[in-house]
Amino acid sequence: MTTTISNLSTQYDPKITESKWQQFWVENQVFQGDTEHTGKPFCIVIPPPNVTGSLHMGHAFNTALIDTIVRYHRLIGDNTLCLPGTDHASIAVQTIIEKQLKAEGKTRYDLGREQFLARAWEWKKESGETIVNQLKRLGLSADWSREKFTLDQTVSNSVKTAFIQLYQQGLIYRGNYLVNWCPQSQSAVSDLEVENKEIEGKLWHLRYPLTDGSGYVEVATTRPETMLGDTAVAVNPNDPRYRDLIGKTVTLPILNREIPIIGDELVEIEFGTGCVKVTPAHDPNDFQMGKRHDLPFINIMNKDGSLNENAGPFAGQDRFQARKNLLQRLEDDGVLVKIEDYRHTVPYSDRGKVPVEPLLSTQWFVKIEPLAQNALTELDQNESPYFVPERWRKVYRDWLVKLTDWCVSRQLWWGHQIPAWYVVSETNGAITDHTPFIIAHNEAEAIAQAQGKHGADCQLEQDPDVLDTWFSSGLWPFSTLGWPEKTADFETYFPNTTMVTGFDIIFFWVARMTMMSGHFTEKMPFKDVYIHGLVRDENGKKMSKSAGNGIDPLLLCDKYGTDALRFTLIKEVAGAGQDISLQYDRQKQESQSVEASRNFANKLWNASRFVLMNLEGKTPQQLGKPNLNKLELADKWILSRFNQVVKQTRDNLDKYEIGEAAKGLYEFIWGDFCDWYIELVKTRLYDKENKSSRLIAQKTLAYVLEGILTLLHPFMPHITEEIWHTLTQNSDGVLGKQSYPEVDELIVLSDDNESEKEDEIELDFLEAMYQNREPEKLSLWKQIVAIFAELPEQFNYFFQKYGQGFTVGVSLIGVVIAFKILTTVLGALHSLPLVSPTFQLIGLFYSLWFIYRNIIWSDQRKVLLEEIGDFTKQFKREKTLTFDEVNSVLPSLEKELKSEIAAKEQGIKTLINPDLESHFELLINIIRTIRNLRAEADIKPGVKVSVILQSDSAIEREILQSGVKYIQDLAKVSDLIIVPSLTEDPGKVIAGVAGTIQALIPLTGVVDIEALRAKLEKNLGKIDKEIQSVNGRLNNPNFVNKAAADVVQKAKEALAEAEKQAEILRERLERLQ
RNA sequence: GGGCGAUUAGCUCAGCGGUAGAGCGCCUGCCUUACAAGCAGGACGCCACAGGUUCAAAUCCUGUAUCGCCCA
Repeated sequence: MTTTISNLSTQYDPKITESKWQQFWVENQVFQGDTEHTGKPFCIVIPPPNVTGSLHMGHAFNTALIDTIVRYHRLIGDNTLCLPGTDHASIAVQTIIEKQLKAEGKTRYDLGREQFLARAWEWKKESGETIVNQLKRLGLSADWSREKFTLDQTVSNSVKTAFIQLYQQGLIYRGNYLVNWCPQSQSAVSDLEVENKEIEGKLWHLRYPLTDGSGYVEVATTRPETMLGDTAVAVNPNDPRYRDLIGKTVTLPILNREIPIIGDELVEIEFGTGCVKVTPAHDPNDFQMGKRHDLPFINIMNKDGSLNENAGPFAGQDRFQARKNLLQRLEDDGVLVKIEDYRHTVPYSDRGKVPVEPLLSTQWFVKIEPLAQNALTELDQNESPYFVPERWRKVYRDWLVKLTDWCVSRQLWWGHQIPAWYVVSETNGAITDHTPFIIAHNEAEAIAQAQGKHGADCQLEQDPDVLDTWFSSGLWPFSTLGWPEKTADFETYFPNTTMVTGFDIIFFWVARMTMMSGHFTEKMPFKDVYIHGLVRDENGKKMSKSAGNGIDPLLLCDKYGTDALRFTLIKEVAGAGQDISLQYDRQKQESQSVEASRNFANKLWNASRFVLMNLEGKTPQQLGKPNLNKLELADKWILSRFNQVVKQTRDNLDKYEIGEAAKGLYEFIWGDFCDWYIELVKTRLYDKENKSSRLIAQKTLAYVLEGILTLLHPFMPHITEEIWHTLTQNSDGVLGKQSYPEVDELIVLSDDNESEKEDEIELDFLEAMYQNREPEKLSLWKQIVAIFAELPEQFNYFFQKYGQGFTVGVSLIGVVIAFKILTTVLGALHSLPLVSPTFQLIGLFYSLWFIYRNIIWSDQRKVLLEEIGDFTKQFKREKTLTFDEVNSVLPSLEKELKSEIAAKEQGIKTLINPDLESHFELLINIIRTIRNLRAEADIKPGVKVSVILQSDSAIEREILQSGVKYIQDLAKVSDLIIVPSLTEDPGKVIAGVAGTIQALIPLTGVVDIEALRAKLEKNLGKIDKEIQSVNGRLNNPNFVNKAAADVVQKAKEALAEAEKQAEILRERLERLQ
């Protein structure tokens, strides 16, 4: 899979590259999870897209974020699993299949359940593959061997188990309640599938006569047809206008039913007349009142939305038609007294796009209160899950508090059929509200149970309904890992590390998962929830199917590359949780912002080409790491910058600041690396004489480029993978499984021949440490603990506490005491051979290093305090740290130790050097100033000039001196003179200032001064003329008074602008004197 | 009605006490042997408004306005 330099074209072509690596990753299963991996477990289960869909921009955004996080964690050595899957989407699929049937003139009942499902499965097979392929097309580094579908055998088993357990624990019940009924799909829908739309409606005032003939009450309603189901009239008992009516009765017009007037505080005194009709079977508030006051529940509607026999003369009419007819009748009868315009919200079905009806029916419900309480406790006491950004925590909490019981049955066929079997033989062969039922894993079990209770020849029929799709979604973080079985996957990867999802589904999905997980596993399903916003279109509008303003992510992938699209989406996500907008030209199907990322990819491509061309065919490995003692100023600078970026990128990603990380890399790669370092290093590469300088430049280039590729890989996986293979000529591994750059790793890795021998002793020591640890699985941690177990109690206490979140005070005291003891003990151990009691030595060595590094020096103590702060914070979330987890951290601790030793030998502590960076910044500013002057004087790019730099400061002059070559190369300077003061008259010059440094370019012989002056004067003349002209207009009272205000304003602005330009030109002319 | 968020360059957005930033767009000059999908240079801002805190406010506080989202 490697390419040679000659194969690299001057323009990066993402098409071939991306499909090549996507195929390679999938075919070689490089991103498979491994429960035996020793790293810290890191698991993300992706939010399963619907099998109906094709990928939309929201998926692309979500996937880009997930994959960036996942790839980062894999690169830092975590035991990483990204588990993909799809959702069966009951209603959506059912609707599609029924539409197909309708076209054939059939209904689902003509086909029968079995054939209907067969058809649905067939359809899923095709469509599901589409979306999965599209996820692969985005470069998602998931473990495809673990892919799940919500109707898979294993997931179905989880669903069934969950249902049965909840039922047995009394948390699922079958009951007759109001549900949201969608007459279009003829199924109950959950609150979440209902969208409240504000509409311009009417408020109809109706007059109900008091039965005793003493007058009447006037009620106001937005839904007059429901009056046919009225069983009371209600007033607020605190309302003096109506208080006395409570207890009387009214006669319902048309049906002539006598109904009571009740008092209930739910009635809003301000609404309408303050007197409301009560229809318990058709309104949620009225339902509550009906329960409280023990009113009859009269259902007037059929499941298709037409009125039933209870509607008297309107029976059989559609709900909307019935409303019209009823209103006519009421008007004729003089019942209708007033019609007001009234703005109110009407619930619409998300799927059916028609108003939903609150309908009384028998459904299965999950009792929410105990589940929500569990999740609330976790949130309040353990801050679990932890929300990023934090403000969503409150939204999530509010939602948990007010959740009501959850209707989980759907009158559909596609989905998890409810595992309830009715003993229909007890109720004449039909399922009624009172038919006894058995909850069981399967039919055989149900029959066995039923026969015990109802006799051998009882007949069973399974509940035809399926479960709400969100029921299986609620189990997703653990059903995908094999729960309820205690599988290795479940043991290793549960709880998941992070859930990445949009804020729009915090409520119904995140809350369902935490409730279900808390109940079944006694753990929150994930440590963190990373909430992202929506992708808006070029006009800032929400993308939606109905608005037709979606932008096809795959189209942008084809046009600009997947990496470019991913990078664009991620770069935009600076304030996490905020919506992002995507620029897009619909006519041309072009996006400027994605184009910018494509250009960035191309920049990286060409910078890499440049590096490859100048390494003489050697790989970074063959070249070796740069020798730190031989670095030149520019090398030190880029390495300082590089290490800063490594630190920054890691910090950002650890805190989910993904957009910031992307922007930081963009600036470093394009700015520091391409615009400055590569330019600075060119003359050294072309100079065949100074081999040593050339070699160190090559090594530095190679090292930084490889580092850049790795740093950027989580964001732009394809192009970095491609270049990395060419650079390293590696044909086995993949970049995604290398290790992420670490700050100052170069101090250890550097090719430093001089100090190699001196390092030998320590290296032997470390070798022994590694060898002893690995094969015998002796954990260094245990060894340390073993040693400290023999030490005085304070110290022991410190380490015992370690795993539970210790306090800074305790740790400091503990370590200081240990330091005293250890320094004494060390004297005695001095002459012991290194190998035999290795484990004791390691422990001592480690603690000594820890003390040396963190406690002795006051500045280090400060850092330590901060680190401990972070550490405890982390522990707080993780609660306990097992030995295995500690073990997983050890390799990096050891690496750090190794680097400390090496650094000590070389006297180099860190490559990050802010002083050097600020000095370098000065050189960059001087180069910019000179370039600026050149442009001003119109000096052709190829022409070299003399430059005089003047500074009062000796330090500055020294810095300038150190960078003479850089200034000459990048500002095209022939002679550079650095002086403390200007003693001689330099003649005609053009001058500029950078900070406290003056830069002068003598113009004699370089440019035709007269020509330059003529040019400037000509420009000045033009400007002066314009000033005169505008001034003339502005001084004309007719113009000022009669012209439109904005025209006058524009003229004034133009004048100010022209005057400023004139001033600048005069200054320049003066400098030429 | 309640809650949350936004308001900074023409556009999309960073910055969140100490001299206003980036990308795109715009203007000028360059095919300089990595890259014209590029290089160099340039112009453009009462940081929504009004008060307050502070030596110092785009940044903190209090209001107001406009837009967006969620929940009633």
